[in-house]
Order: sequence, then C-alpha cells, then structure tokens
Amino acid sequence: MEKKKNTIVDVARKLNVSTSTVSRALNGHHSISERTKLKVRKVAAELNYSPNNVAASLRRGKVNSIGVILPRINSTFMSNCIFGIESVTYPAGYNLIISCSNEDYKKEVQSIAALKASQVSGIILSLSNETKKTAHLSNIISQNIPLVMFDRIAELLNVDSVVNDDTKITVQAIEHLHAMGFRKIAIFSSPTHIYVYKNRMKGYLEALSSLGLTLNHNWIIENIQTKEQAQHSAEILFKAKDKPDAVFCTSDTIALGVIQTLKKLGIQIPQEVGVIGYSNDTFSELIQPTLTSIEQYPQEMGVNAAKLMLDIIGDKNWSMQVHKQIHIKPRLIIRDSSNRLLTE
Amino acid sequence: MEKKKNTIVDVARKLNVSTSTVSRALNGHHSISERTKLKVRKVAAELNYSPNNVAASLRRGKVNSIGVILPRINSTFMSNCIFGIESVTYPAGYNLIISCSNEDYKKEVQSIAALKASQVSGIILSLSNETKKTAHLSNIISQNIPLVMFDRIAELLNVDSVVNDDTKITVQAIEHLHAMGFRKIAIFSSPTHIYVYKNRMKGYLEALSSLGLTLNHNWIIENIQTKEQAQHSAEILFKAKDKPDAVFCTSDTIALGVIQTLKKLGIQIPQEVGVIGYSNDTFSELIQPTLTSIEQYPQEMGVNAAKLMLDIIGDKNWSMQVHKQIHIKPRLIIRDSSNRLLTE
DNA sequence: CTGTTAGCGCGTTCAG
DNA sequence: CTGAACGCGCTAACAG
Repeated sequence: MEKKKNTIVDVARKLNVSTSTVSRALNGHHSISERTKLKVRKVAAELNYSPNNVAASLRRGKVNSIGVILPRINSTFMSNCIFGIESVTYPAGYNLIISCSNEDYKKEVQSIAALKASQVSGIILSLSNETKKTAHLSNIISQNIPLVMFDRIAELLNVDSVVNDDTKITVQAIEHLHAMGFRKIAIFSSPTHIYVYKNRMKGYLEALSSLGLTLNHNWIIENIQTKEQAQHSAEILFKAKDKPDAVFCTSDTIALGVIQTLKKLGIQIPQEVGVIGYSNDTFSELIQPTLTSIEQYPQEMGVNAAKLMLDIIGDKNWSMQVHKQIHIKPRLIIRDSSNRLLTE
Repeated sequence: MEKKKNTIVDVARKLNVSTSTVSRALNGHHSISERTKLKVRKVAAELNYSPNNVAASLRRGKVNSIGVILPRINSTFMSNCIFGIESVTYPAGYNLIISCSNEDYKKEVQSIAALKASQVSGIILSLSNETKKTAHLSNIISQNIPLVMFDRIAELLNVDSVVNDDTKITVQAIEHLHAMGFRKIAIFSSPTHIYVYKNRMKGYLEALSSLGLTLNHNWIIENIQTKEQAQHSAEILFKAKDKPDAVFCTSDTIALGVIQTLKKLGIQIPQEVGVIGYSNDTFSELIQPTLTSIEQYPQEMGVNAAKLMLDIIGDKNWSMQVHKQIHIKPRLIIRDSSNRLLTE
C-alpha cells in the first residue's frame, strides 16, 4: 500500500543502467540512442515514475515557476489578466504561483518574501492600494529577480511594465463628453496615489484645461472605492446647488453607483447628466442605460506582461539598466449613458 | 554586482555557529536560546538571506504548495472560488499553483502531471467539460496525493468533494415557477454529462413529475454553452406553435440570451414567459427585468474545498477509504423575471 | 542548548 | 554513447 514513490534510481536499477542515462534519456539529451530512450521511457511509464521537480530545481538552481501578486483576484479585470498570463506561461513550461495581496501592503510584502523563498524565476505584480513604500520591490530587483509590473505600477521604480494609456484615453473620454454638449464635468476617482488613477485624473485636468472648461473643485471627488461611496457622494453632489452635467468615473462600479443615485433622484441619463465608466465590465452593456466605458484589454495586458517576463528570463545579457514599457491602447466604447445624439 | 545569493552557510560562518543552529533558529525551534535566535535573525537580515525553500522541501520531502486546476479562470464563479481557496491556504503557509484546463481534457491531464512533478501537497480540481475519462485522477489517488474536487466532480470516483445541492435547489426553482402560475416549463441546459448540469436536469424532471406537469421533449434543450446558442434555440422555440411559458436556465449567461431573444420577439417577461438563471452573476440584478437566479456561494465553496484539503494534508491517519462530501446550500433569489405577483 | 554527519533526488561534470 | 562521483541547500538524526 504505502509504497514509496519511485525515483530515478528505481528506473535505473530495473534497466541496469546508470541514473545519468535515465536522466538524460528522459530529458531528451542528444547523446542517448533512440533505442535506450525508448526503453527508459517504457520502464518509467511502467513504474509510474514521475520526475521530482524539486530535486531537479535544486540541482539546476532554477525553478520553473513564475509568481503573480495581484491586489484582487475576483474582479473581471484581474481574472482576465491572469487568464492572459497563464496562456503564455503554460505553453512555456512554467507554473504560476498566484498570491492575492487583498489591497494590503503587508500581505504584498509577505507574498514577495514567500515567492523569493520559493526561488521563482520571476514575479509579475500589480500594486495594492495601500502600497506606498517600495523597498520590498527594490530588494527583489537588487537580487536580480526579474520583476514585471502591470497596470498599477510603481512609477519611480525602474522596472519592465505593461500599462494602459490612461491619460490619453481619459482626455478622449472628456472630449467625447464635450462633443456631446456636456460642459460641467465632474470626476469620481479612486485614490490618486495609485498610478492608474493618478493618470486618469491627469487626463481629466488636461482635457478640462485644453477644452477651456472651468474647473470646479467641488466636482472632483477622490478616494471613491466602492459603489456605496459613489452613491453617497453622488447624492450629496446632485442635491447641491452647483450641479455638474456629466460624471467621468474611474471604474464601472463607481459609474453604476452614480447611475443608481441619478435614477433615484429622477435625473435623466444622458439628457440631463452624462456618465462614463472605466473597464468595460460585463454589466456595462447590460444595464439601463447602457454604460459608456473604456475597454482596457486585460487579457492582452496579461499576455504582454508574461511575454515580457519570459523575455527577461531567457535573456542571458539582460541588464537591470534597460527596461521596456509596453503600452496597451485602450478603447472608448460609446453607449447610451453619454450619447445625447441618440436621444435628442 | 553579480554576487551569489547568500545561503545558510554564509549566515552560519559569519556567526561562527553551525548551519543546524541557523536553521533551527530561523524555524523557531524551541531548543534554541532566545539570544541566539535574535543574533541569527539579525545577521540573516544583514546578509539579506532568504531561505531556499526548494532545498528545504527536498530535504523535508514535502512541498508547501497546493495545486488548483480549473476549467476556466476568468468567470465570476471560478475566480470567486479561487479567492475563497486562497483565503484559507495563504494563512496556512501554502503557495497556490494555479492551472487552467480551458475546458480541455488533454490540458487537464498535462496539468495534473505537472503538479505531480512539482510534488504539490495536494490538488484541488474542478473538471473540464471534455473530461470523460478519469484515469489521470485515479493515478493521483493511487499515489496518495490528496485530491479534493468541487462543483464539477467525478461522481464515480471516491474523493473528498464540495458540491451544491443542485438537484434540490432546481426543484425549488421549478416549484417557484409553478407557484407563480407557470405550467409549461422548458429547460435550457449545458451538457448533462457534467455532474452539476446532470443534477439540475434531474431536479427539473423530478419537479415536473411531482408537480404533475407534462413533460414536453421539445422543451428540453441540452448542450447550450454560450449566449449565442441560447438566443438561437430560444428563437426557434418561441416561434414554434407549442411554446413554453417559462424557461429554467442552467446559467445566467444562458438566461441572458433567452431574455434578449424574448425581448426581440416582443414577449413580456414575466407576464407571458418567466425566466430563471443560475449562478447569480453580477449582472443578474442589473438587467431589465432583473433576473431570478441561484446563488451558489462560490467563495464558500472555495473556502471549504481548501479546508478539506488542509484537513487531509494534516491528517496522518487519513484513509483513502473514507471521504467527506461537503454540501453548500444554494439559495434561490427571486427577482422580476419570474415574479408575476409584482406585475399582476 | 548546540554541533556533526548524512542524505533528500536529481543533473552535470569528467572519464571512459 | 554511457557510468561514477559529486554536490545543489537544507533539515533531521544522533551525539554531546
């Protein structure tokens, strides 16, 4: 019953060859005859032999796994990123060790340490909300462990990364609102110390300035993280005297909250107020009114982050000094919530 | 620059102690004085020493990772399951190696082999659509590698598992339709060779029989996998003479397709036709009409699958002969798409 | 409380 | 084309 697992020694013994021969045969070494390879494979299968990657990794000094640390795992955006990453790393023979920081700085630091201890070939990372220090990342870099960041990157750190052109697409979104006749545009944003939200805010401000729209500080709502917070802030804003006529939101969830509040207050969308979201979540084309949003191509982001990682791992002359940044171009998807032309 | 990583030997040398002392100190062994522990930790930090888990795992004969194989990774249901799993395995000190079978039998088999080679402590699995043979699983079991299945389990295999009471909740859903006055109830189902769909179909048939409703074979649509297929089949069904007055769908995506077709055909929901989905996807409460659906508590399923796994791993006298099955009770969430009382 | 010794399973020299 | 010998970094006996 409780027989021990067969090792390479068992296979070798049964064939009366050395373990080196078995090792080479199973790894497809060219200096082994086809006949021997066949025999070895046959016996290995008979014994239900499965190579011990732990031992192999120790010997090789190299592990076939890549670590991934994400702020969340159960969001449309992030799960599609993972999907993209996996589609590249799996065919390349890498395991994916996934860790979720839960937007918690401490857990992010611990996860980094755990992955480092596991000797992963590299780490793909998107920062948690709470991460403001980056010593844990500098540490990784100084140890020559390949690091690729995506979406929420650490701007000041010199690493390979995959990002959206958040600023540019936000400018485009605001221009679209302007073209639809909206002039009093508010923004509901998640915390702007985070790279992507900082850039969206930047785009908002740039667009307002270049379009000659007045900037009203009461219309800049930051630190919105949940639908409930969005509803709350929207209720206050739209009951005030000085109301905006459009809201640019840095996520679809926020936009959903805004829309729900506007409906509750009996405000017509988009006739009275236009709304734009961000991320193109599944529900955005299903709600009433359908939500104008920004497609970020998360799967593509994952694919590119993984490719970048494989490039680094495979590149013997990889220099810490040179870094690539891949820009994935997002797309503004215009739907009813901002489209006055449809209704007037 | 390219200095080699510090090992336990470097730490020991610097302190003029043995490697065992360092090892024990860092692992919190009780027979080491606090003073020594402190000194060791200090020097380890100075040298930026990070233990090599690969070597430790080889020595211990035990790896601190758990493998997870899922048919998909970017679905609300599955990503919430992962979230639940991670919330249990992380605090217990396990890495999560995630692999996506992409509903492909071959990839599932390969992933099993890869995880086995990685010496994972156990495997948590939900079957791919295409999996009909289970030799790869029997193999795992025969090697005493803990296996926990959830949701789409292999019924004939004797393993620990976490499931919903699909049959019972489906009966309840059909009874609800009956209570709302629907009598001609159709079913749109994904392939019924898969455990969960088989049970939903079973519940449908049981309920029809016990309620004394006539069973019309034209109203049993199987093998629906996508929204488009659902739309197509709904179009045919609702243009036919012999129309049902309600549709029970085995997923929200299918229900969405049905609803879209009904709207297109100008059929009133729920006045003329009632619709029920399955999974309680985010969009189900956001569409028009809001969709009656079944909450499966995916996060709970993940949590329980992970707990089951830790139990097995921790249990020295674990017997292959005894298996637990945890039932997560789903909940019928009644919304407008089936609720005639609201509208009549 | 600490040190010595041995070996986990494999891949890779170096010899033939 | 194949074998012998070594050691990757660590932990667990055993010994003091």
